[in-house]
Amino acid sequence: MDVDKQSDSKARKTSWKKDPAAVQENILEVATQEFAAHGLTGANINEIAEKTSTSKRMIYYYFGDKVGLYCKVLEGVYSSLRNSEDLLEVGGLEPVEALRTLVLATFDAHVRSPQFIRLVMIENIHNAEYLRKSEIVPRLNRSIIDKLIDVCDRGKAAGLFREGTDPLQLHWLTSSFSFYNISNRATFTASFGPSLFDTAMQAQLKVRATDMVLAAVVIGYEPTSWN
Amino acid sequence: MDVDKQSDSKARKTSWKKDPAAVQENILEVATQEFAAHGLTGANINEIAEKTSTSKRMIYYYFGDKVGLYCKVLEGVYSSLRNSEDLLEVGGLEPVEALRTLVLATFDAHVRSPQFIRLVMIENIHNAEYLRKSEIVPRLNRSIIDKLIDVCDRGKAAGLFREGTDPLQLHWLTSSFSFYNISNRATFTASFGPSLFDTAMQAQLKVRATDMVLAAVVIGYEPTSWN
DNA sequence: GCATTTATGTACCCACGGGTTAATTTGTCA
DNA sequence: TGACAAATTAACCCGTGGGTACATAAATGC
Repeated sequence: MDVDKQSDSKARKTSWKKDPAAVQENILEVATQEFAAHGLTGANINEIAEKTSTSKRMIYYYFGDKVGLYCKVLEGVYSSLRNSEDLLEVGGLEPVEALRTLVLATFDAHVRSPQFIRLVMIENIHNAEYLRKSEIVPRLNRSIIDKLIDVCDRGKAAGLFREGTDPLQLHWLTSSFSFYNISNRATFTASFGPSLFDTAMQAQLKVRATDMVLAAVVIGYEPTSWN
Repeated sequence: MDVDKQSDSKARKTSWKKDPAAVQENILEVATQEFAAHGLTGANINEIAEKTSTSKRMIYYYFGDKVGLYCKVLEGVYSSLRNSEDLLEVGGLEPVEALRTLVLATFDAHVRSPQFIRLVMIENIHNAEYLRKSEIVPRLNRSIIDKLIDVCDRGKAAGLFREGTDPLQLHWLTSSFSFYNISNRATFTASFGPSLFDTAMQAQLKVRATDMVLAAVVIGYEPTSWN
């Protein structure tokens, strides 16, 4: 009468492979999507679990709790953005073109990283309380700043850049329109229509914003894209 | 044996005034604080209720549900920002000074409206799905754009501004650094330190960013604040 | 001054979702 | 080869918090 215990109605999955790294990677990928889409409180652990190829229990096994998972997600997106910035090399360009390249690249990098943008927005809603706890993030953003410092030094040494030019201020400026362009697209469109966000207009905005930065920094620069 | 029903242990508050307008206003104020602080999902109706001078029941009585309350909060902050923008008058200034005044005022307005900023961030996280449903918001943001249109027209007519100058693009630019300056302060500080956000540096950033806009728009303008 | 509507307070419901318990399988190394 | 650790599964717990039911007091109007 009694059936084989291996195959009765209550049988659990009876065969599986150990692959901790892949499981963690899979969880992180799904979690990145979900946290970026819904925020820390908005994201749902059960839903995350369902979208992984593993179970909820494993999330807690590897990441402790929701916040632990969220922090790892945060570090993950910051790291991958760093990696993409590291690929950019402007040391061989003369200062004006080097700066132009950096600004254009920053604009493009933001366009390509909507998830990063959303997670940074979310983190700002939380007053960066989780980012501040991270040990790895503070040293991640060095690369872009170091490049700006180098370019500014060279520009000033060549008598091309104004003496007041400050690399961190330049980064603040460049980031602001690059970030805002993505982060506030929804509300901007709701208020003023979608005209600024079609392909042609985006190309023009990028060139004009870059030209504007150069006009501020470079002595005697003519921002021709505004004509 | 039976005690006076008015004063027994289960007596409810037995005397109160009807004041629907004040009650709604009070709820909206508290809700604005809470939604701005914690987001749509993060805010807690019970907590909102406790911080009002009324009860949770009244929130549902007047606003239906959590989303209904959130939408009214959203419309509220947009309206009050419009009102502050309407007060600004630059028609009497010559084009260059008028534009400078508008940009400086936009920067300052954002500094003074952190709650508005936070709610806009939150709304962008939700892809502006609630802002889009609003009937009143779309026509709210006209005032600042109308002023920019007028200034640009006058500047071009006087031969002072470049012909490509576009009011909406200018608003995008001006908003971007004004908004980012507040919205991303937490993560920017976590990444690069607090140096850009002390009083003196903020004053310099404001003047320099404004100067940069003018250098892009005004023919032959010298951005002296960058020296 | 009675009937009706509007406004308010109190107590409660219950689903959702973060987190846990316990058992079971897979791999490892003496 | 068998004990032990690491990885995984399924089932459950229970507080939190959005939302409701019900009673009742204040205004309104005839």
